[in-house]
Amino acid sequence: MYVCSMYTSELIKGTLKTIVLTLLKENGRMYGYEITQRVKDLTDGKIQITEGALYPTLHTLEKNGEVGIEEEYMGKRVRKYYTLTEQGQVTAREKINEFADFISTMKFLLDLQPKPGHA
Amino acid sequence: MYVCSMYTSELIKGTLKTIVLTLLKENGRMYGYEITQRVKDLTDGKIQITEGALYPTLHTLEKNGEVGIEEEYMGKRVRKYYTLTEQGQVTAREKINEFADFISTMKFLLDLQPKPGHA
DNA sequence: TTGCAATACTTAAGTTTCTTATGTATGTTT
DNA sequence: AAACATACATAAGAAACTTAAGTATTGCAA
Repeated sequence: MYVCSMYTSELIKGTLKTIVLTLLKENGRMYGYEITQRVKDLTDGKIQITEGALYPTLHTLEKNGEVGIEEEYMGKRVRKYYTLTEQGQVTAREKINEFADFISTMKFLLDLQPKPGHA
Repeated sequence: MYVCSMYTSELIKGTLKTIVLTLLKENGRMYGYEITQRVKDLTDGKIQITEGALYPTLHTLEKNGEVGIEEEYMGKRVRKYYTLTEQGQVTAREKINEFADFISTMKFLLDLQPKPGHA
């Protein structure tokens, strides 16, 4: 079994939006810092989303109408909670399906598994 | 079942070296154009490696000592056949294992599958 | 026989997406 | 009170790809 503390960053590229949209779909609403910690916990530290990558991505998702924001103050400190819009839910499904199909294709290509079905 | 003609390019980023090294591992030796066609055929056109991406990657792999070159002339037209060096074979194995581990982690994170084993 | 498509390689410019680094500010723990 | 964690923002740079243009040979069809 292959063991590593963290993936080369190349692999994670292109999956950030998919991860964020999926977590929001599963958890209803989350704030940015929470997302970084959740991903770190769920993956035993193998995937660590940096804030420099996450926050700009969240801003882009908002501009594109995929997520909405609610600000909440915990004492004096602001938290920005993000929730999927209807469009965001559609995009989340699409991204997840696309990724599932992609890894199926890659598994076949890398000879890790029989050819995926065409059904 | 999700159907698409081609993946958004983001997903493919970071997997190109893995694909190239794996194909060379499986096929012994290949030339650049052959790699692009093989990937297109094997994936029913879902993954199309552009020459602008492939050739620089091959040059980098050569600089890093992962692959060796043999030039052959088919008539007047040159073909550059690439083969894995010993180091390239090690890297190929590592890349494949890393990718397999990555998709296992991602499947869990995207709730597509139970948590991967730690064995 | 000419013109188009396929084969086969190269490389430069531009874009996207991430990393690295820095900045601001509050809350908690030792 | 120092250090660490929480919580956001953003700018500069790097990496990996796309797009595009170029060179040249070969094969096929009209």
